[in-house]
Amino acid sequence: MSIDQLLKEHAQTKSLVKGAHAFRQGDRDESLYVVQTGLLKAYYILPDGKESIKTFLKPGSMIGSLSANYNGGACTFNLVALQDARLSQLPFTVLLEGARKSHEIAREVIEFLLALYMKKEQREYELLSLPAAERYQRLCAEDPDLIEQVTQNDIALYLGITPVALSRIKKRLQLSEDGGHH
Amino acid sequence: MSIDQLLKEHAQTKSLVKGAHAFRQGDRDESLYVVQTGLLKAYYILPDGKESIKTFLKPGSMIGSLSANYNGGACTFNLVALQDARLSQLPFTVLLEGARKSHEIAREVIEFLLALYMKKEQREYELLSLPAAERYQRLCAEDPDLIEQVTQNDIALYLGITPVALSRIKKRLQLSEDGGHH
DNA sequence: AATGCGCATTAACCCGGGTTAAGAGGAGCG
DNA sequence: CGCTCCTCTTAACCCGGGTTAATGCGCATT
Repeated sequence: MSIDQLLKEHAQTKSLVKGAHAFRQGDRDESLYVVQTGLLKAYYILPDGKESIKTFLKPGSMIGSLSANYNGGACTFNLVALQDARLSQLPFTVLLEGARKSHEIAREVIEFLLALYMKKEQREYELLSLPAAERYQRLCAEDPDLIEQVTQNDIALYLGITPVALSRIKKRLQLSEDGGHH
Repeated sequence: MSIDQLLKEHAQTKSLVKGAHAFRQGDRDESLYVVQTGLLKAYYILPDGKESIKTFLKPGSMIGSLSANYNGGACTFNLVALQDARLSQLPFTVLLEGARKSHEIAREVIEFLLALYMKKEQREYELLSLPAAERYQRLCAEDPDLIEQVTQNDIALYLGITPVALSRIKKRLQLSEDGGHH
């Protein structure tokens, strides 16, 4: 028994048109989503009304508000489609029950959480130690498609800066490229 | 079978005097540590030689370099005692084997990873959205003892700023306190 | 008492990013 | 065609934090 099988047997399909939300901050959506097609972003609305982007999601990504489950709270972020998207939706209860019954699923869940944690740790490291310009360059290097598909506004919010600042950074980078080679 | 029992049966005790390291960046230490007594910090040395503090550890905390295990890599950070400390050391292999055999342990591991992930997510949120002054105030509110026991230098490195900046922030805060009440 | 060391404070200067606002280029639509 | 909306760019100004360096202070050592 694996997570894939669980999905095949118990997941519902959820289709979203561009701009539609899967769930919003404050909702009590207790499901795991797996992206089949499309592109989405998970984002916070901060107390001061500003937006901060947690992550982008491409086909194959899984997401769900863990805190909505772990301690019975509400979703802490929003999930919206940047392009038409199709998701598989699986109640967390089904997943956790699966983990109780199957070692394989438990192992997969542990694996998944480990990977998730390490990605977050990597991001924390970058936020603490790298200037915005370098964070941008790394993002470009590691996921060039994303830069194409997402507005500069959203890239900036993901990097933790404003679109204006990102525009300046891009200019500086291309200047030092042009002037740099001798 | 629980993690506590595993520890009782298989863990070794490791004692550290103030300033001694449990492991260092680059080591291949594949153990889980549980703090019994003392105070420790986990920190990175950045490429430019600067230090960045990942977390402080008080009795009851667990830690270990997940990436040293998850993908057979080396430790990505250092663990050092800020005060004399006593740790329980358990090989990860024992823990993972335990999780394979016991649902209870698997559940505890999942629980632990979930909690770990949510703490990181919280920190990411704060790094992205809060100014340094507010991050400091939150830290003071949520863990006042820590502020007492740790040098201002380390507090600053944990907050992602320099000790100089933290000193300025403290001054500003106490000014706005004194001037603030009317 | 004198020396040295680590830690905290303060000041002066610089720079990156935030803020606001203006303008430029496309894309869609009447 | 002109209009609007959206995205990106650029400029001007401000401010927080980094950097460096000087100073002060407690504490340990001798």
